[in-house]
Amino acid sequence: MLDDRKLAVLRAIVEDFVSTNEPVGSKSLVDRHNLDVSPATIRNDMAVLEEQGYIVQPHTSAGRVPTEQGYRLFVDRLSGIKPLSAAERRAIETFLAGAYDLDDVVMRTVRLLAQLTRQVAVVQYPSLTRSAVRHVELVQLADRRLLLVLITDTGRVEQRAVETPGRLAEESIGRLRSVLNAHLSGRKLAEVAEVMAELPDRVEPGERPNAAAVFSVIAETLVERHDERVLVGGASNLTQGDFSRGLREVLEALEEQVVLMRLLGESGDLSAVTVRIGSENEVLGLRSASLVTTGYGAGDHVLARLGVLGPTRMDYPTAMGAVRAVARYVGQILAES
Amino acid sequence: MLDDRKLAVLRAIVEDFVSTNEPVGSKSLVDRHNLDVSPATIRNDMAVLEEQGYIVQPHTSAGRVPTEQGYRLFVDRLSGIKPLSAAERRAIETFLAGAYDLDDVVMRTVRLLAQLTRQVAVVQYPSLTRSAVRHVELVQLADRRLLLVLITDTGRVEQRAVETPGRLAEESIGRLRSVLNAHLSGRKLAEVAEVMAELPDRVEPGERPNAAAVFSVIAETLVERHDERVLVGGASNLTQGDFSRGLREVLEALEEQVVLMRLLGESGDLSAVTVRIGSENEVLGLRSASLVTTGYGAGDHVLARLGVLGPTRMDYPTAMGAVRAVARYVGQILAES
DNA sequence: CTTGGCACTCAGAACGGGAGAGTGCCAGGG
DNA sequence: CCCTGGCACTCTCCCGTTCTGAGTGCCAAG
Repeated sequence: MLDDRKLAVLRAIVEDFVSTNEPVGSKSLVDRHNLDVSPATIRNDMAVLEEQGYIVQPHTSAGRVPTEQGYRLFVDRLSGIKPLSAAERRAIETFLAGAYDLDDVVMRTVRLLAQLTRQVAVVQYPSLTRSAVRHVELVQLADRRLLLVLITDTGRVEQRAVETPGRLAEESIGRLRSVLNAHLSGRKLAEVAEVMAELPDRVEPGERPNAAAVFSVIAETLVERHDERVLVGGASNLTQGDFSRGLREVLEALEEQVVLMRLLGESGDLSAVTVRIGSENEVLGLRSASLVTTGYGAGDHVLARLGVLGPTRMDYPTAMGAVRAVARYVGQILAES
Repeated sequence: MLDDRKLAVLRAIVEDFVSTNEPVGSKSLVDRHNLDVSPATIRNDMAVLEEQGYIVQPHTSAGRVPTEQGYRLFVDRLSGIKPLSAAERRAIETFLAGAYDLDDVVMRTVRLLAQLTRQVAVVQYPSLTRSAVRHVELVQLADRRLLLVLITDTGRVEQRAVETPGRLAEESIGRLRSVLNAHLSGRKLAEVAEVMAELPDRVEPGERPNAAAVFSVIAETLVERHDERVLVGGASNLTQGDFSRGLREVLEALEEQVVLMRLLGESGDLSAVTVRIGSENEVLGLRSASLVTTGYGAGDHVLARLGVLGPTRMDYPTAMGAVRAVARYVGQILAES
């Protein structure tokens, strides 16, 4: 259907359009790439490519522009992932190495990705449910108010206030703390729910109402509430590019955690770099955007996703390279700490 | 110098320009406001106002537009703070009441302000230095790695990793924890530095190297590092308004914590609502923006600042009303918890 | 299948009037 | 002394026209 030269033409069109942002014509194509044929031949090829839906012309007598389908083919078959330069790798490494806690790692990662790709970067916080409880702490805030602090082995700290039905003595808080740590420490968060079912039996009957309040908050926080947050950075990069019109919509989408979570959740395979182009994103308002993502994690198991978001007219090979490289280094950092 | 009518004219010009975003002429002025004089009279007044620098015309034979100096006079002498409607007050109250921890309060506050004013909202996290230590927790992460968690009476939780020179036994961590809590609990963060000076004496000589590592991290985190963070929201509101050109600069500024801190730090009086107009902001890139801020805190003592950022052409009375109201309610919420 | 030639199309820039909003100034009236 | 109506003047903005150039599709020949 599409011989090699037609594919080469499509690749050239995508590359040129990405770099110039102008519809590309047959003449300039043969000039810039050394295709050893005449413009007329290219025109014939372009007619075929257009018929098949890979390119369109904005108006008669303008050059061609890739369609989403065109980009899709380009990403799937015509381009690889462009590795970063040695200098870039070193920059990533040193920049990430300076981080001193989990929050900082995530913040630095977002910055890094945004700068590297000159696009908007999105980084999901490492998932809670796959990590394990390291320690549970209870602190009295007021007579009937506790602060529950839960520390995981990925260094994440979750805090929630708990209202208890009755007053709490210092010793009973201590006992509760011991029970919680004895039974929860080291457990995967996914297992916490089952373990907790047995806990009420380990508490003295008189303290059960108060303990129950604490237990239910733990259950809520960790099991039901999957509110892993997403950090966004480099929004100013949106002003360069084709978003000039839909800008408001995009900015709104980026401020909604729920939308971001859904967006990141859509990408299927976690270990590979995946690309979603334009309307492949179900999220309204991001129909003219593309998303390049991959999973990252400490060692083998993937904890969360990160990626960049840009116009469909985007330098995919470079973006994919940056996303993959950053994900790897973040994984290393997390594994070490 | 400026009689009452001239001031009324200036006020009318500002109000009209804010609502229509078009230079306002003498005719439309007398139509919309019931000034009982003719357009010609207004023209004379406008000539004087222009001479004094309160208004300008974009080009000959266009209406007048307020200058920064004009806005300044308007804010200082011509307009009050517009109170919110009862419905808005109720909305604020119920929305903030649903928050369940400090992070959530701040997040909700940002959203609220952005929605209420249709501008960009900025909220500084409650300052550490004015609150007191509630509890210090140490958790072992690895042989020579500790997680230090510090909980304040404003419900804030700070965490930092600590590398210790030597291995730590479980009991010595316990002892260190006791010492820390015994001496730091209840102390204002501002006092912590002095208190800590005596601490090494309370630790057994053999444990001093490890303890010293912990102490220095505490000192760093709390005393030197005033990195109270600033949360930003409603960036999508920037697309409506006059920022169309400088948009990139503004977005960049909003992503820089340092810049935001400086910006918020500039406003003088903490208890009043203050307005900084255009180039009164020292921050580059925000020269065409105005900032309306006030302090907020639990009870009497002010903890931090919040406010909104918008174009100089901004509805100041409404913005000031919203900022003041939100600051009060947030203060209440913080005082209760 | 490729190529050069050629007529055709169309967006965007360049030009050139109006039209309209708004001004400044001036002379007359309270 | 201040206000007012009248009037000439100045611009920006809008609309239609023209022109240019890039790019195309088609065709006949190699």
